[in-house]
Amino acid sequence: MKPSTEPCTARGEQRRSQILDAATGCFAREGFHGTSIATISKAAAMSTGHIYHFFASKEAIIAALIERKLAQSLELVSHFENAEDVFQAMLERVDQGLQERTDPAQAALELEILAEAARNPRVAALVREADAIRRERLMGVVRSARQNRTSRDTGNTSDKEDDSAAVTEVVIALFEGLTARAVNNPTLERTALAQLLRQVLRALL
Amino acid sequence: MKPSTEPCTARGEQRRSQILDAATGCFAREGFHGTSIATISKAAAMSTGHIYHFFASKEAIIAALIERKLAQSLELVSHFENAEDVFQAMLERVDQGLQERTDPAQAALELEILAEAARNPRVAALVREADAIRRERLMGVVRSARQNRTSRDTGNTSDKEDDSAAVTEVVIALFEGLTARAVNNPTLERTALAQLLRQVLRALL
DNA sequence: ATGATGAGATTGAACGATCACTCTAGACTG
DNA sequence: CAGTCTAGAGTGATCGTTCAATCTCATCAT
Repeated sequence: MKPSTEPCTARGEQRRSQILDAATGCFAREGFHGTSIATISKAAAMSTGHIYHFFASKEAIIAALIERKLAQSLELVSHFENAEDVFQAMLERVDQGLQERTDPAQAALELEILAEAARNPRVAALVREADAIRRERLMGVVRSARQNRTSRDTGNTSDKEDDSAAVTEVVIALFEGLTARAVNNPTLERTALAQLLRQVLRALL
Repeated sequence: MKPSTEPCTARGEQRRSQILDAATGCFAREGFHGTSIATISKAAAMSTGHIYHFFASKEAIIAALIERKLAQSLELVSHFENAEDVFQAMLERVDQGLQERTDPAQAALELEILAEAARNPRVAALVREADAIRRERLMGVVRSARQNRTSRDTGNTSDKEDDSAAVTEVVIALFEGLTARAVNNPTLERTALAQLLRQVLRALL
């Protein structure tokens, strides 16, 4: 049932967050299909039946969790959009991005979401809609970074065809690939990698 | 018909392949945990019980399938190792690599394996061992490509510290990231992307 | 040639466990 | 006391796995 009254919403929203927080850990540890409602309810310190007062189904929990995570991922883009020197801001975020993407729990959840999106049309629609927005805005960031860079060097900002879309794709692919690397290579040398990532950004932008 | 000298091994190996082939499609479509033995048995055109004569458990099927896929992925490295002009060979494989990595079924299975590796220690051990080998050999390829490139331009092959390990990581991350991009962005512009990927390789090597 | 034989190939019903989900009844609050 | 929150046993379905029964067919004695 949908809680529609006002006081219900406040407490309800807190309970929803409580469930999503618990589910995040469970899903990262055991996957969407490996995690039972009983496991989530135990982690959230409530009964199985109670969970169904806030989410219609297990898939609704997964969808809400994914939506929350996707919304958070847009904050990074906002940070770049609001930065004074966009290019410099991107260079400075490399370390943090590398750290986050190679965190085992975050990497596991990210891969779980992608794997689910690859086979579940509803999840696919979610992540693709969010990606389209993020991609569009990130392309704007890339374009502005490049304009700043080229105008600083040559004073010429407009030339030939614009491959900013492809550059954006490559940058995203590079960082999303780090998630895969974290799983495949736990001995990853982060310092040297971060340095090289910045070098690639300088070459691309 | 097959000679009866070793009917057990020959026929058994064929049946194993038959099961693995069927399972590959099922797993890509519904995931490891979303696929039942009944589904696999139907796809492989045999009974559920019969499958257990060739694999001890469902996890054994998953492990065998992953091992087979990992072994196949080493063929690409061999191709580079045997190439006359390593750098040129890498450039020429960009298109095929992009095509393979953005194939929906292959991408789904790849992500499924990574997600499973992120939470299942046995699968993690499999993929990490394979990755260590592939990484080591690919680093040799990268090093030889770079030596050829620098010696061709300047005649100087040895200088400063070697970041070939980091370059190898970045190259792998870039292509593994394409798998994620294929899921996130079905409208991916492959032509422009391939061109830019080659440009990145030229900058890195 | 042929029927008997038996070992491996193959089946699918059966089983216990576990799952997502429901429902009824008790606890709490204002 | 009225209405909401909460609990946890119950339900039917499905899962991985097992196993006893059946089928297939190369081999060999006749």
